[in-house]
Amino acid sequence: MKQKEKLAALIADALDSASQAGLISLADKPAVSIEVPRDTNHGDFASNIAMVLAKPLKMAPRQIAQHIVEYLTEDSMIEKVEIAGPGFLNFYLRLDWLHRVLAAIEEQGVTYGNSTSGQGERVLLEFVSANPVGPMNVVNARAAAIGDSLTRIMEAAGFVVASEYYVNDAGNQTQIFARSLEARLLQIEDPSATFPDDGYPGDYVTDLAVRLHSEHPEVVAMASAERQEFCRSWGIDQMVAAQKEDLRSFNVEFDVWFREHRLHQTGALGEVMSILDNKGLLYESEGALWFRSQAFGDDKDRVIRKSDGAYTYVTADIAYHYDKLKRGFTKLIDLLGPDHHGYIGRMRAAVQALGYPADTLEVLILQYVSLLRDGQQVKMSKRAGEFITLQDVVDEVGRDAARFFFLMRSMESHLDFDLTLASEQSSENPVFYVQYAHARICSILKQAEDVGARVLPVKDVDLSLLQHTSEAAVLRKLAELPEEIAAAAEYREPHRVARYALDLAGLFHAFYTHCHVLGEAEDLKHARLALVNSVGLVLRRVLTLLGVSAPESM
RNA sequence: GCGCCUGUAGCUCAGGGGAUAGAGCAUCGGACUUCUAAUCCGAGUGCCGCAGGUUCGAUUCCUGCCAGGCGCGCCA
Repeated sequence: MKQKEKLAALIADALDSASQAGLISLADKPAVSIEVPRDTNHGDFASNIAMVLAKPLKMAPRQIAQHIVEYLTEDSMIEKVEIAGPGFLNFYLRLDWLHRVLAAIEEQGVTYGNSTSGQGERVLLEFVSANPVGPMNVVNARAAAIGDSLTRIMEAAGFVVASEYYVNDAGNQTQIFARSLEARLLQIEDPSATFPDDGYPGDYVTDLAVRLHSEHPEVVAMASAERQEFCRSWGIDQMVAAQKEDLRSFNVEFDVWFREHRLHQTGALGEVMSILDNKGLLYESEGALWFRSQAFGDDKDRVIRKSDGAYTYVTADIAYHYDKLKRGFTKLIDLLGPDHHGYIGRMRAAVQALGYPADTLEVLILQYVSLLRDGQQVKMSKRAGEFITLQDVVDEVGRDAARFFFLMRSMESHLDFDLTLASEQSSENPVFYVQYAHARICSILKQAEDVGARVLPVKDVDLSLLQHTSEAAVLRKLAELPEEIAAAAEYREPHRVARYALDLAGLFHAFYTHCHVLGEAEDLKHARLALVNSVGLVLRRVLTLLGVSAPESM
C-alpha cells in the first residue's frame, strides 16, 4: 500500500530531523508501523510510533508525537495530522487519494488487488487427498473449499502455486475395498455369497458392482486373485474419476492428481530409504526397520518397514514429499484434517532428514465440521455407511453457499454448518448478500447503457464530486484490497477474503440507498458510474478468489 | 498420561500488542410514486472461561488451571 509506505517514510524523516535538532536522541531507526484505524474519526491512517518510542527515549508519548509533527515535511497528500489518545498520530488525507484508487482499478482491471508479496516462491499445496475407497465427507469439502481458494489467493499475492491431490491407491484399504467390490459383484449372481466382515458397507460399492457387472461381465468368471486385482484397479479408477467429478462440481480443480502406486513402481521408497540409511537414521528392532525421527524432534521413532516386510504408509509419504522437493518446490503446504495432527512431527522429521529446512514443510490443520439441520446436529454413522457426503452438501445447499460457508470461518474454528440456513434463499444467507450487491451493480450498469450513459475513463470524470461519506467508505475499502489479499496469502487465511467481500458488499448497499446514480446531474452520474463499475469489478474479483459465482441478476 | 483445536453479546463468529471490543442472525422501532426492500437507518446486549506473568498498554503474547471437541497403531 503506497500511502502507508509514504507515511512511514515521512515519519522516519521527521524522527531523523528531530534527532538532529537534538530534541530526541535516537540510537537506531525504529520500524514505523502504520495502520488503518477501526474508527474513521481517528483518520485515514494512524501510527503508534510515539508510544513505541516512549520507553527507549524516556519521554512522554504525546511529547514525542509533538516533535514528530513539528518536523513532518509538508505533503500534498496530507490534509491534517492530529495527536490523539495516549499518543497516536492520526493522519487525515485529502480526499483525492481515495479517488486515485479508481484510476488504479481501471488501469489494472482484473489484476487489481494482486501483489508481489509472495516473491514468486514455488509452493505445492496439497489438500483433500481423501482415500479413494469411499465418498468424500464434509471435512473433505471444507478442505476443498479452503485449499482451492488459498491456491487462488496465494497466486494473486505473487506465489507460484501448484495444487495437488495425493491418491492413496496402494494401501491396505484398497485391498479391503477390492474384496468388498468383489463380494458385491458375486452377490449379483449368487445372493448368498459372503461379504467380508471388515468390508465397506456403503451403497456406492453395490452401485459400482452393478456397473462392473454390466460393463465387464467376464470378471465374475476370473480366477480369484485376478478378479480381485481387477476389482481393485478398476474400482479405484472409478472412485478417483467420481471424486474428480464431485470436486469439479464444487468448482475445485487440481493441477496434479498424484498416484501413490507410482512411487512403488519407480522404486522411490527404496531411494529415500537408502538416503536415510546412509545418514545412519535407520535401525532394526523387533524385526522391523525404524526411522530415527526422534532425532528431529518427533515424539517417537517410526516404523518404516514392518516385520512382515511390507512398507508402512509413512514410508510412501516420505517418498512422496521427497518427490515434491525434487520437483523444485521450496514450500510444501499440506492441508490436513484434525485427525492427522500427529503426522506433523514425523513428516517434519523426514523433510529435515532428507536435508531440507524444517520450515520447508508447513502443515495446516483444519478442524471438524458439525452439520446441523433445523438447529439439530445431523447424526452420522460411518460404520453403517451412512454419512453426508460432499456431493450431498452441494446438492442440498448449492455450490456457492457451500463454498462461502466453509470460507467464512477461520479453518481452526470447529465449524457449525447449518444446512437449513445455507440452503435458504433469503436475507439470512450471507452469500446472497454479496451476490445481490453484484447483481444490483450489473443492473445499474445495464440501465445506464440502455440510456446511452457509458462508463467513462476516469481521467474524463470529475471524481472530486464523490464527497458523500458512504462513497468515501466504499473507496477506502477498495483501496484495502491489495493488502487484504497479501495478508490472506501470508497467513494462509482465506476467510479474510470472505470477510472483505461481506464488508465491501455492505458498504455498497449503504451507498446504494444513500446515493443515486442514474438521474443525477451528468458529472455526478459519471463519477458514480465509475465508482459502481469499480465495485463490480472488485466484487467479481473476490468472488472468483472464493470460487463463488457473481450473478448479473437475482 | 501426552499432543492439536476451541472458549468473546441469547446464537454463529470476526478481532495477529493499541483508542469507547465488533459483525451477522435473533428481538424491538422506522424507510419503497425515482437505479432490484435478497436492501437500508436506528435501539439494547458483554467479569473477552479462570488465575498469574511480560508490557507504557493484553481479547491478542507466555505459564498454570477449568470446560468442550479430536487425536495418540508394525492402519491410511
